[in-house]
Amino acid sequence: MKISKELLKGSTSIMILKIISEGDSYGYEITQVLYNRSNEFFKLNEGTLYPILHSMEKEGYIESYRKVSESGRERKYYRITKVGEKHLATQIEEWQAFSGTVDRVLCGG
Amino acid sequence: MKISKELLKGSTSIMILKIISEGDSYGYEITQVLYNRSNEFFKLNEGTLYPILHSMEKEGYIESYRKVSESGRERKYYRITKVGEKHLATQIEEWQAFSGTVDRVLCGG
DNA sequence: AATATATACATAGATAACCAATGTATTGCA
DNA sequence: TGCAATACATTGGTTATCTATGTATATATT
Repeated sequence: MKISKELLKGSTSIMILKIISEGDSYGYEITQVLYNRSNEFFKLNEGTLYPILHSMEKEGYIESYRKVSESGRERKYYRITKVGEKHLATQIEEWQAFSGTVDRVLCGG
Repeated sequence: MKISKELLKGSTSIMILKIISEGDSYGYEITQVLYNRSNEFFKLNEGTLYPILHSMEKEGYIESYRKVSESGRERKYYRITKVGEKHLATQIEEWQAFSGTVDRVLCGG
């Protein structure tokens, strides 16, 4: 099934932050994790991913550092900050309240 | 709790169509129903509502007719079409798949 | 009678999320 | 050698929603 791109709006950055919160990660890996865990629903574009990462770093939700992996490639890793953890908790609550409310409207009362 | 406006994107037109599907309605009333049924979460702006109604009429999901109510005011009522009913069913399925997937990502696996 | 509030529809311009397309560079495989 | 996957990044475009504004009528208040 094809998911309307519009529905994605707003939820993408929450999911990215959640994935980073589970363990330091880097851009490309985040898209893979999201793709797999969503059963191939969410295929992040680079044009979506990188601006969000940069923005979250600017907001202080994540921090980056460069590291050379075993494979010899240098990657830009991100780790979540204390502020980011609080933000994530708030955002998840917000998501749950939102989706629950939409459900109520769509189920007729 | 304040809901991020971004999360709303894409779900608004589904909810509007659902409300019309339950019985012919008009712009102002739709905002009231949505506001009440969502426990004051969703306060539709006119700048959001009317373009969506016009667009859905153009797509053939709804039809409009003018009627004078008991109060003496003329209103523009909308009724859902057969095409609109099919569209609504599809959209609701899509919403459920989408929100279920976000839940899975946010719950860690 | 005058004023404010709710009802009712509509449009214009701004913001921002996301995507498509493009660019650069490395690694691994056929 | 060439292609696919890995890895990061930016530009320009689309579109959903919001804010602000405009018009007009009905009802309640003063």
